[in-house]
Amino acid sequence: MLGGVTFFELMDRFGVVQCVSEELLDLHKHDVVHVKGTVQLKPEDAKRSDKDPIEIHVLSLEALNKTAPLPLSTDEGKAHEQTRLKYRYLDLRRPEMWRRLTLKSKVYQFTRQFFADRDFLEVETPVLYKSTPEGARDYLVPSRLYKGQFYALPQSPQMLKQLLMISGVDRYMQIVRCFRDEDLRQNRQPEFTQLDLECAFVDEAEIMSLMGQYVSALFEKFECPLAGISQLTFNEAMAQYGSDCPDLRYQSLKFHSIRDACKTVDFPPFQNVMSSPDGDVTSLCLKGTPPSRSVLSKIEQAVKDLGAGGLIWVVREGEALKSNAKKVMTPEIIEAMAIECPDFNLGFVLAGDKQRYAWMDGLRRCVIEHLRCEPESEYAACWVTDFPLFGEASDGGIMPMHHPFTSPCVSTLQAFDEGASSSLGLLNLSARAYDIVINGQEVGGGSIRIHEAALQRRIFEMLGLSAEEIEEKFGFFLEALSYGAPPHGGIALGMDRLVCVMDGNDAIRDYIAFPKTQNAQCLMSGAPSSVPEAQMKELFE
RNA sequence: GGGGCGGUAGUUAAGUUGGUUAUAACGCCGGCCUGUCACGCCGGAGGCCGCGGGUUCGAGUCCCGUCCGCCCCGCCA
Repeated sequence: MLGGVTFFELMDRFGVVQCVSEELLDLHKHDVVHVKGTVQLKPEDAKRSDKDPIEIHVLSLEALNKTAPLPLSTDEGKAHEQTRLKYRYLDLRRPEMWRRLTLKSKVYQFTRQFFADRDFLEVETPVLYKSTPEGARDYLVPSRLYKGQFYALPQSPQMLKQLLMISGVDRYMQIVRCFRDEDLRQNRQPEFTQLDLECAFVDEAEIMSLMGQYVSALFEKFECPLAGISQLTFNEAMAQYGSDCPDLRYQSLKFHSIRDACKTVDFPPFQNVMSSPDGDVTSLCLKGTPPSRSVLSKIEQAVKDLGAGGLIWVVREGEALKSNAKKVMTPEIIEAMAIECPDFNLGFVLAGDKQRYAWMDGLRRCVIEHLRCEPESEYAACWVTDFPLFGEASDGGIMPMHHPFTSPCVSTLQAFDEGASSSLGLLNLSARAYDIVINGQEVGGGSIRIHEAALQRRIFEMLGLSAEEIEEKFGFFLEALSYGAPPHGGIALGMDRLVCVMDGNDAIRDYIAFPKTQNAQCLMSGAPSSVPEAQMKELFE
């Protein structure tokens, strides 16, 4: 207000325009109004810039609804996460949130069109379904008609899409909600959306090629520079980055083994590690200004917190060499370290058994963070292939790395059949599975599936399921496979993650209109909540 | 289940080695202002310092417990 003149801004999803009224108006930010007026140029002497040359001269104004004082600021970065989530509908009033929701909506439109153009059929699958062995904990829904029995919300429509292959829907896709009752992270919500697809008569290369085209076209459409999608095996990823979802924006920041150079050094930790079948001594080197002692200690501490015994660091400036293990760092070792990075200034050495992968991954993240490494590209995508079929479960048994419908690699299965069928041998089987990783985020994963009932039954048996369990859980599925199931395979992409990564963000919460907190609650509605006793009785008595 | 950070007015934050009446900005209420656009000026109201216990003459500040949020490990594709 300014004497007899009132200025206010009229805002909607698409922009802001200034209004001028000759009357004194009692308006507050976020009041809802109906304005009639004429669009006119701002007076020349009142123009601030040429950016907003027009304004609306108000002829009449009707207040459709007043607002109470807002419980949060809609300015960027000026609200606690807790407040934002409690008043999510107001948080979503911010242009930045509109932009994110819009981006996701456009990505979905693009995706549906892309696959429709390639003859994919979008088929809906049930949300109330049967517990399937995807590895995570299920969300259960009690059945009213069958007391004590439950539906499970799908962790993915895995078996259903395979059944569609048997139905002759040879190209299936769906943008589908999935549910997993596990602890949350920045990139994990209990319900999330997948682009789920499956094709008959395909191999790994065809799925990877199709999805490569999709991701490339998508990134191009939304002006995200993606140079291409590289490919590395699970073993390579682990050896070089200590992770099966490496962030290849820092591609040159990779580990290599310096095992051979360490053989001659009399240093028990190295010798111990190398005598173990899974052990190795690896080094990570980089160029740049060597860090201060305090930054080095921070890195040392962070790796120590992960459980690593000793992180060796080497600072090299010209001929001068500083290290916390100078005696161990023989010229041979320094030379071996320099193989990947000839004039490195800073190098790290980690020795360990299998657990070293977590330390390597942690060290690498820590180096990127504390030394403020510049990414070599804005986006970096890769396929990770040749996963093991099985991993070790916490109870000492065997569990599928992907899911139990994943086809084993034929050559490894043959080798297994020819060798001793020990449980150790099972871990040597490799899977016809592939993950797509973008900027260190596992955005999707898939596999060529088993389409023969006998092999599928055998895999269940390898996993330690009894004949009864197999019949009870998968009988219908094994029977279906026996009625002319075509060879098939597919993939699922986490769309919340994909959109989030494309947008250069880490928190998928920001791309979900009404997300849950880390404790899986909805602060706005209070879900989950108790229900009236009568409702409970109907379900359980 | 474990580790780290945070919770102070409607909102966002400051609060010193424990010490009078807990600050500021924005918002809110009242008044003034005819070209503002982070409008300006004057005045005012507004607090279970997350909650519970403890130490102390005295606690927003120290200790113990607990709840909530975020990040991480475990867990999970």
